[in-house]
Amino acid sequence: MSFRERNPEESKQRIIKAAEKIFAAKGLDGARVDEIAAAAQINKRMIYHYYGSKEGLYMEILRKNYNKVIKVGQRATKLKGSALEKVTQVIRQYFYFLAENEEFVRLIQWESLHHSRYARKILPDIAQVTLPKLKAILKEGIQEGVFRSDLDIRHLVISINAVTMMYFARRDVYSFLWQQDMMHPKTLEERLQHIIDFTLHGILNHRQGEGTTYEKNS
Amino acid sequence: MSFRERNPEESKQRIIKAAEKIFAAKGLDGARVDEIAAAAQINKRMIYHYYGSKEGLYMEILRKNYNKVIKVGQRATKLKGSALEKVTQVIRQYFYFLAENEEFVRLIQWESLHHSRYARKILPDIAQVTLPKLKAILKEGIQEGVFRSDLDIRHLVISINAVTMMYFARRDVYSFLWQQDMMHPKTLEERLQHIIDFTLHGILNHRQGEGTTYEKNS
DNA sequence: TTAATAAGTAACTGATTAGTTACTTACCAA
DNA sequence: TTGGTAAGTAACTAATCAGTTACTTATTAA
Repeated sequence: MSFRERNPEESKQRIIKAAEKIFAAKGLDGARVDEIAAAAQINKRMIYHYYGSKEGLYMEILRKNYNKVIKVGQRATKLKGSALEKVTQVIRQYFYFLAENEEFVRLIQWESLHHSRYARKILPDIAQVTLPKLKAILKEGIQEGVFRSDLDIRHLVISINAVTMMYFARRDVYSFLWQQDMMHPKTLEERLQHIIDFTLHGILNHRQGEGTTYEKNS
Repeated sequence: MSFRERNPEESKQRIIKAAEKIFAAKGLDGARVDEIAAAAQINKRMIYHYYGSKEGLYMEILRKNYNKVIKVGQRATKLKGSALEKVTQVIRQYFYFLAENEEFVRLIQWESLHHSRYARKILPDIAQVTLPKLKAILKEGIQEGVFRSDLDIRHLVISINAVTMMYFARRDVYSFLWQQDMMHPKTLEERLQHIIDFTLHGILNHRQGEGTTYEKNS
């Protein structure tokens, strides 16, 4: 009707951007295709044209977000230094990744409540590529004698993920209870320092390496 | 039509039980009033009769579940022993409370994704009654010199909640990745031991109390 | 130039669902 | 015993929404 230039790539991008925001905010069930179409300034029909279905679009968004976290994991492989420094760096990078990717944090939670029905198709990529790298760093530290040898690495990975993720997953509640902006740079850095401090005390071998100290700010 | 004895109390209870299960499984938006009515073996009209609206019923369920966790917190006040023993006991009780109350864990997550819209009305009860008690135990340990004095108690409470809660919040994922039943008694006890071990190492003052040990199984 | 194809639109459809209406039936206090 | 009230039922309604239909318009390869 009215003149509008065609630009499939840009149209697709607009759909993705709008869908990511809305799926993260309301979940697969709560999101409305009409709402995504309106936010993307595109006719609803085009969503079906490019992505087949609401679920197809959702999968695209989920995949995109998991790819982002896989990239963070890949950066972790290239870290130099002692196991202790590497753990600190990995936590720092993961922490700020979560801080900057609210959509990722929320999408994972929606998935989790839906028994990770769609995430299951993507999870093996992380389990087979990213997780072993993190575990290798922890094993390295154990072999060096810097970390305790009685650590259960699988549980440790859950716990590190927990203390890092929970802050963002529940930030509305903490904001409400503490009457404070949990995303303020100073508050973020304070939380990160606590996480590093708590985690390192939790894993360091205090018997042998009694003289061992670690940089709080690194 | 068909003969059916009247029993308002039992009817209400049937509604509550069905609603708790379904709201926990699908959230406020995902749950269907017709589905709750069918599960409760009651006419849908009665739900509106007793609880006014879908939201009214949901609030009732939420309140009921928060009351349960507040009770766990009250038990924590009555604990005897050293600060270290108390922390261990509180973690154990909270852990098994979560293990036995899947609905609570899920309801909190749904709320969290909805910015705790309804939970906000209940949260102050926990913030003003339960949390101070936990904080008091931690402060006690710090004053005794058993726990490190540089701990940030607010962050610590988040972290303890995180390592305890995350296991249950993500149990589908871990079950899938580990190919293991995360709710098996042995697996549960293993996780609890890790949490206690990790947390206590995270908070114990290793410099002063070098001779200090703690019971792993208590 | 043109015909095949891809991009785009508006209006519709069928299924679902929270809440309501108009009704009947059981219970119990006076 | 009876009349008011609470418990209970079936069928309806208005709104919502994923996906479709039937169409027009732009782009491009031969």
